[in-house]
Amino acid sequence: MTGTNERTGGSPASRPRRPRRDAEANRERLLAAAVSAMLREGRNVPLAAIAAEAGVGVGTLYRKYPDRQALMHALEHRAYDLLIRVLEEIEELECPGRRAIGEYLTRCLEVRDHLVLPLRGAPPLMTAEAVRARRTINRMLDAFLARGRSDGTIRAGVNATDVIVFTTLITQSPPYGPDWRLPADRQIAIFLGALAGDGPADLPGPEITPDDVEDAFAAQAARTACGPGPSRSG
Amino acid sequence: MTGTNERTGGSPASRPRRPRRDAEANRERLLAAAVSAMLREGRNVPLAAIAAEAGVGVGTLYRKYPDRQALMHALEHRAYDLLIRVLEEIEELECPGRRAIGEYLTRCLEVRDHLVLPLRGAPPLMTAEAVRARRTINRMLDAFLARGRSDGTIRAGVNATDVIVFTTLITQSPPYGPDWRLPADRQIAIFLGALAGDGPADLPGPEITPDDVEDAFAAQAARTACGPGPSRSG
DNA sequence: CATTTAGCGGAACATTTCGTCCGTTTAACC
DNA sequence: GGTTAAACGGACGAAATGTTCCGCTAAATG
Repeated sequence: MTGTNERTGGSPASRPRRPRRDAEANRERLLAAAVSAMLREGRNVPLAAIAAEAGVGVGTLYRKYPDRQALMHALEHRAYDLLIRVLEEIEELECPGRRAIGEYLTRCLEVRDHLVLPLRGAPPLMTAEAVRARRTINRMLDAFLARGRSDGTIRAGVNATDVIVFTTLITQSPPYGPDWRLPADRQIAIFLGALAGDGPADLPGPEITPDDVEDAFAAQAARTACGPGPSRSG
Repeated sequence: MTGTNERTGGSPASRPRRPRRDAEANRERLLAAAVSAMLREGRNVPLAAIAAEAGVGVGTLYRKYPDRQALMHALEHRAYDLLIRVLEEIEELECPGRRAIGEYLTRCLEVRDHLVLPLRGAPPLMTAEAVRARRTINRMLDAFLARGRSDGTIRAGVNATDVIVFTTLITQSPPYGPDWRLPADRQIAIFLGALAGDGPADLPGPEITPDDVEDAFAAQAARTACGPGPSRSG
């Protein structure tokens, strides 16, 4: 997140007043309300409903997020921040590679509500900041995988992109409700089993690099950008 | 049969006319148009756009499918039919268990466009017919798994529900565009590796039965049914 | 406490989508 | 071919949603 600059520079002409304290709080409230309302009613819940749930007027919502897409983008940035924070916490655990990956998958599942909506509800964000965040995530996962190969807990051939794809699978998959947790946990166990196992080690195709992924994202963004219509959730 | 011509049943009062040939064709056209339009523009593409793409008037659409939900339900039924047909084809192959599962996953991915939208875009259909279809799918997959355990290509502990969940993961996951195919194929390979491998065989929790799944579905349906608002895509 | 103004709320307006209704078309039947 | 009614198309009013605008509130400042 761009940590709103403290007391912007300091233009001498009209001394800038410090931003109101409730303004920033409202921004948080709106994001939280957006998540909760969208999870409950679906992605296309009216923006007015989100504003109401946040306890603010529509005007306030529109001032902070000019349209629905801006709101989603804010959520996406937030999601990246969250993922990176999770990865940093796991790094401090200094645990074996496979265990680290397992932790990551489990924790992603736990914060699933904050990932479902923003990530891949629409073409991903292509700002420099977003791209950088995705690369960071990829790099940190790669470090875990490398460690796992060293300590013998992870076989060769699986890379960070594979893990990320799997993460999106279990977090983005339809909400079976609270009962969804167990099925997902079993999928994670199966995946981890494959990481350790000595089953057929040759995965199809060349390994998929972060660059490949970004290319695909860009293509997707370009495609829907040109598209004629509303083009929201895919 | 007992003499007299076919001609549906035969209510003596008002002889029923045979349905017009273009009527049924239009129904197909509408479903195809719905899939293509929704894949292109998103789930909430206006119904008018679907009608236009099908080359019919809105009136025709609304007569056949009174509202959006009816249309989605028709697609869901179609999806089940498709899956069962795929399973029957694989059955005729009489191949080893693991190969059968692999075929299933691959073919599901190939017909993904016909599965993404109807399955789990909203709470699943709870009609007797839909429930029966889901059980059939589960049973047929279970047969493959049993065969796999017999012929030694699939380890114990993974059941049909696990496979179905994984199928929804790879088919429901966000559309990376045409490039999505390779990542998904790698996930399939990883999954199949886990099926064969002798990694940690103990998956968390008790196995999930079809009944468990139906219970969860029913709960989800009940939850969203009571919900106040629009409640479309989750 | 008075002043200032960023920020707020929500009515009002614009736009999109829904779903119906009815005159017209066209396939089935004789 | 002529008759019949099922099926069609698309204009239309209703409803929902998006977006703007401006008078008012209250937080910051001195």
